Amino acid sequence: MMAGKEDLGLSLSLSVPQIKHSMQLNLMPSLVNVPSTASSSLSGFHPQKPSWNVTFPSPDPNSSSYRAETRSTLRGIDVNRLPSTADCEEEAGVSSPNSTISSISGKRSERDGINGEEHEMERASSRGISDEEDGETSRKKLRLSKDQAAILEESFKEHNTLNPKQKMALAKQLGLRPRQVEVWFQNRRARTKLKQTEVDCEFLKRCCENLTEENRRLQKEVQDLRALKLSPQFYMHMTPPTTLTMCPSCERVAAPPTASSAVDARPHTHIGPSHHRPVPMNPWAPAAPITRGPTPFDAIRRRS
DNA sequence: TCCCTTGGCCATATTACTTCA
DNA sequence: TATGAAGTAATATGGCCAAGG
Repeated sequence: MMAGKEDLGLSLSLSVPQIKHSMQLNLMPSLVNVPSTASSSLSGFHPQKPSWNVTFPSPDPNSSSYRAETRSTLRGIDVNRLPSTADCEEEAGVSSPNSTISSISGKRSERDGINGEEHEMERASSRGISDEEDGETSRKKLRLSKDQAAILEESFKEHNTLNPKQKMALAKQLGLRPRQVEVWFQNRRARTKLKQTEVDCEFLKRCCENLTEENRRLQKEVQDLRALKLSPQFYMHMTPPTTLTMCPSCERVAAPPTASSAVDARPHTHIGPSHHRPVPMNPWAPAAPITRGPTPFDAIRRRS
């Protein structure tokens, strides 16, 4: 196997300011900055400027990845041959057939202009094998060497996207085609995002569990308080509720002049048809959201 | 200035292949 | 030895953006 999850040694993090979670994860701003695209993950990566905080270590000589690579080399199949003549063209800054294919792949009309033969030749050349070696239409997968992977990882740590110059330089350094470097970075970003999504998912699952538990607890508390409220002795200690009125149009609470409550008692007038007659509010009514004056909860707090 | 085309890059999904348990 | 799972290089597709006509 190339590299297991352990081998990757992912150091993913969730980072949300103000949130300390028992998972010891730094939740990313994902919970705040939810991307608009449906396909985007919870992680809130910006489509163009993602925040990468995942680090992949260089391959460990003891890892399966390294072993696999070594085996592949020992078999005499060096998939990482130096670029051919055509590749040199590319390194000189000429867009490679491969790159061209890639670039226009999204442009249907242009794609249609490429004949299959050419395309297949290009594919064969991209594999670094001759036509004789190229059996049928199968595509041989190349394994990057340990050194190549390490260098790519290092480069990825510095910048998770490449500009054309960087791509060229890296390709030259690694003896790969720029297209391969480009693909590697694309896949690397995808892997990182996938891992980040998994971490986010796990975090949110825990958040959900915590909130469910909290909700259960609060509901129990409400039940207890309701039971208290119904007990007659409880009312003996209560002061009568203040009569409040609320403007339905702006939902501001207006207290009577005698009220000593903290609600806004400034003159409250509206001009125009949108202003309606203030509606008296019963602070004891369960549906009244804006009430102030002594509530059973205040009494409980005072006593405790 | 607006519109259209083109080219490049990217994300994402999928395929094809490799390796290991 | 066969096989399924996992990892990953490569491909396909479509969106976004900038440059240029």
